[in-house]
Amino acid sequence: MDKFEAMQRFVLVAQFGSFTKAADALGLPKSSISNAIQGLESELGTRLFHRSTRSVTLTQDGEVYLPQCQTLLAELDALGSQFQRNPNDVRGILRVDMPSRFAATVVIPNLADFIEKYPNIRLKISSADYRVDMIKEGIDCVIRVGSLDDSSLIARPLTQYRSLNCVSPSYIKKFGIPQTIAELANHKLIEYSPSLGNLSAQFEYMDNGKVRQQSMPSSLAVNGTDAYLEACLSGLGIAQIPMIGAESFIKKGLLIPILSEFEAEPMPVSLLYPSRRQPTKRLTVFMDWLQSITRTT
Amino acid sequence: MDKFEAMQRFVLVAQFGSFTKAADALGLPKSSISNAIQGLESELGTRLFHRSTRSVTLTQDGEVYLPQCQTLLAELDALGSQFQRNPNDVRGILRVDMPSRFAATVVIPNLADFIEKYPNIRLKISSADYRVDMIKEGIDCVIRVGSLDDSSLIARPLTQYRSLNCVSPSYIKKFGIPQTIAELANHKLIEYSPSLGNLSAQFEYMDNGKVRQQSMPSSLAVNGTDAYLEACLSGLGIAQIPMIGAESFIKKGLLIPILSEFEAEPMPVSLLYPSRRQPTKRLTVFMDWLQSITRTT
DNA sequence: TCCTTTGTTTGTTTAATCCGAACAATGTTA
DNA sequence: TAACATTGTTCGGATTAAACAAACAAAGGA
Repeated sequence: MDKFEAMQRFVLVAQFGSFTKAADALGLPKSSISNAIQGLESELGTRLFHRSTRSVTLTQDGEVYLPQCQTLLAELDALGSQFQRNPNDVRGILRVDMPSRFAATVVIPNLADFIEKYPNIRLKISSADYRVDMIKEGIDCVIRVGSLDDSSLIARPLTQYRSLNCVSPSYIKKFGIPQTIAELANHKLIEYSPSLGNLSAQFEYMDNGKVRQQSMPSSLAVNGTDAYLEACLSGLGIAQIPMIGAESFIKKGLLIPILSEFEAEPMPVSLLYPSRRQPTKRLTVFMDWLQSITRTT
Repeated sequence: MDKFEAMQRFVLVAQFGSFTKAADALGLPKSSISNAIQGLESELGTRLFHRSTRSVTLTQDGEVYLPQCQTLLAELDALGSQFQRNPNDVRGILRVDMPSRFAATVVIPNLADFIEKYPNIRLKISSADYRVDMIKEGIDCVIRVGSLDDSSLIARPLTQYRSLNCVSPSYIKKFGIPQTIAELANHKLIEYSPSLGNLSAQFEYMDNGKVRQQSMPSSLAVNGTDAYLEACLSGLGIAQIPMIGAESFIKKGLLIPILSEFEAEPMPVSLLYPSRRQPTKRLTVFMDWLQSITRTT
């Protein structure tokens, strides 16, 4: 039994939770899958799946074995691809997760270059946007905006997002335009916090390179970028919106930048990938390309 | 072609520097080896060996690929052996390097237990004693006496060697027995230094838990344990010899311990193994067993 | 220059995998 | 409760790939 293929099949079965679906995905008869798993199990001397005809779940050992298999397979993949020096040789599926707006404004417009240079890479861009389990989902790298906390990943800084303080025309009609930080006490902030636990609303701004925060009134807190933007458009308060998301609205006059001398600290945009000994060749060329296009814009 | 097997063959050919020898070692025809290597090469898209009928050497790429293969295979091995819960299931070859004296006095006398409990482990003890390249030689773990410096390895403290200050009867006849540190100025030290670079001879001793060194005359420096012992037996000076090596001679009256209140700092005995994500099951049980026997003695 | 050794090639044998279909087991539904 | 549909396993025939042995070619040593 080919161990490598057996492991691959095991991972697939675990992901699908079904022998039949894994067999279909590989275009093999169910028996091949069944034999492969049995081969693995007898070799390991333990059972990997609880199989009851209606559901296939991992045993305790299987649960341990799955991620190990995945990292080993990924490493093998990386080893096999490292000598592909001709761009045409670089092939395989590359799964990347990034904020949808980043994809639409930065990546997609420049993508023609990349797929021309590496025609045999099949790129799959998803925008689950939130913490996805990279190993479990088989994601090769993710792009994240804001500060980082997941330490099991290697981070590369890509670029920064300037944030603008924005309000809608309807807001100005009601409350006017604040000109100083002091005046913010008479205004409303739309609060953005990924985790809704924070207590007081803070207006963040840079003062000679230092980050400062000013407490101010707020009647709304949201935890999604879309809701944040929409709330600002509806005149519910001041929002500190990344330029990349705001500029089209500013052009149309739907948002008005204010307090331009008190911009918030730029948000870092980072590229994260699992800390393996070696990343795949296709991953390294993609990350290098990403850095090249973010450097120039 | 089974990738793992191909890699294994590649490693073997690289180690032997010969297709024929690798084939013999595996009991396979040369053609199988040849095909496996060719398969690997075509898959990687690069050449792994410079083959001229008289000699087989790694190409630059092969040089890169070899250690990667070795670690990957070791990891695969570890994955495959992790569920072997019954001692009888733990099998495979285990290569250990340790000082010959340690093997003879500590390990071998207790080994019966171990091979009875794990009858399917084939233990290979070598005493190359000096820095061997563990990965290259395929050594699973090594035992070393003294301070450590190789940082790529994980170290486990095992035990400590008490050192005794010894001289031979013939030495006593000539020089007498020193009773204080001060008197050492009128005596001779046999200098032991693994690297013969040190300048002045130092008598090392513990003073209320602190390590102190006393310069003293010396007319001989050696860098091997056997030579060190032999020099002391011949009455050439004072030697600070690990108890384990000295006690048989002391019993026979060939060595006399002196200055027993000024023993040198005990030398740590450590167990070193490569830092892989997971050690093999057989390695973990062996290391655990080693710790258990050194704790009790 | 001849000879021995070594890696590659070739054709044949052998073993393993693949495949489709029949089978058994289990959760669902009528 | 019983018939049904779906899923994992088993089995025999077809196919493919690896193992093997021998012949071949190339390169260093005598």
